[in-house]
Amino acid sequence: MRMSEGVEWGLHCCVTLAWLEGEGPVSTARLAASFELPQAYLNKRLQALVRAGILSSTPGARGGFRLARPPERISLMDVVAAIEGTEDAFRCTEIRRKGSGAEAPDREYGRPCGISTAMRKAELAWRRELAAQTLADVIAGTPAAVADRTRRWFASERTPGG
Amino acid sequence: MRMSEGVEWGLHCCVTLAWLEGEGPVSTARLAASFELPQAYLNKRLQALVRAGILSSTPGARGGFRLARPPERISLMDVVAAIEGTEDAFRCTEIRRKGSGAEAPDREYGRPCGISTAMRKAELAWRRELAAQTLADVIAGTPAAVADRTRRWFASERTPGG
DNA sequence: GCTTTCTTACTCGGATACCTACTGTCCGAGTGGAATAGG
DNA sequence: CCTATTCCACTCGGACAGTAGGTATCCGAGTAAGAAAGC
Repeated sequence: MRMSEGVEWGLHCCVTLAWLEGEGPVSTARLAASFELPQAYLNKRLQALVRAGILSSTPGARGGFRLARPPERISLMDVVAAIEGTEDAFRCTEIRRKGSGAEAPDREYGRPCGISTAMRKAELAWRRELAAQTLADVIAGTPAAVADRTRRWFASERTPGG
Repeated sequence: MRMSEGVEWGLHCCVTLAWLEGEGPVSTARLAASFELPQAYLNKRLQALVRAGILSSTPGARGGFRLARPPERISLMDVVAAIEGTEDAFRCTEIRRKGSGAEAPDREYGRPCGISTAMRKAELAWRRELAAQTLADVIAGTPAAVADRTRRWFASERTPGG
C-alpha cells in the first residue's frame, strides 16, 4: 500500500499558498520551482485540488492558484481525498460468498463480514485523525523562519521566465 | 491508495484456518477452492504469512498450513504488515529541502516537517486500531452458522484432486 | 503378520511473464495585461 | 494626456506515452504417506 506522491506535493503547496496569502495567485511554474518538481505533473494535481474546492485558479497572465478557504477550514483529509480519491484502501470483494459460502442463504449476508467491518473501522480512525488536523495546525507547528524564508524566496523569484 | 487484494485473502484464510483448527493442515488448493481464488498466487501470499510467523507450513502429502498462534494472539495488524509490508503509506521525500528550502541551515531540518508528522500520526491511529483487533474478535462477531457451514464444506471436499 | 524399502503423488517455495495504475510529458484553449494608436 | 483597441505572452486544462508495482502463472525441490516386497 502506497500513497501517491502527489499528496505530499499538494500539502506542501497548500501550506506555501497559505504563507503567500495576500500576494496574489501563485503559478504552477513557481510552485514547481520552489520544490523542484515536474511542472506539468504538479499542475495536474493542483487541478484536482481546484475540482475539490480547496484551491481557486486564476487564468491568464500573472494567474495561478490560491487557497479557496482559510487554512483553518482545510483539513488534511480534504487534501488527501482530493488527490487520492475517497475510496477506501481496503476493498471488500465479498469472497466469503464464493466457493464454500455460495450456498449460504442470502439473509446471512445482510450484514457485512467482520473483516470488512474491522478494516473499515481502522480506516475510519485514520480519516478521523486526518480530518482533525487542519492546514492551520501544521502551519502553527512550523517555525516562523521557514515561512519567512519561503516568502523571501518567492519575492526574489518573481521573474516569470525563471 | 489501494491495499493489496492479498490482505483480504490472508485475513479470510486465517479465519478459516482458525475454524478448522485441530483438523490437521489445510492445503493451498483447498483454501483457494473455498474462495475461488488463483491457487498459485494465494500460495505466494500464504508464504508471506509463514515468513511473518503467523502461519506454519507442513510439507509433503496431506500437508498445508495452520495457524502458528492462537487467534487471540494474531492481530489484524500482523496480517496486514505481513502482506503489505511495514512501510508507511505516506512517505516523506523531504521536498521542503529542495528549491526554496535549499539554503536553510541544516539545524532547521532536525525535526521532521509538520506535514510528515501529521500524516504519521494518522497512520499511527490506523495501525493502533488494527493492532487492537484480533482474529478472535472477528471470529466472535461472526455467526456460528458460518463457521459450521465452512467446516462442513471442508469435510465434504476432502478429495485432493478436487 | 510385521518390518523395511521403494515408489508415488502431493505439498511448499521461488523464479518467470502480464497488466493495471501511477508517473511524467506534451500541446491546445482561454484570459488578463501591456503596448499602441487614435482622439 | 486619456481611452479604446489590438496583440501577445502567460496561464490553466485535458489528452498522450513510459515505467514501477501488483497480479497471475509455471516449474522444480522436498517430504510424508502408502504400497509392495522380504523376513
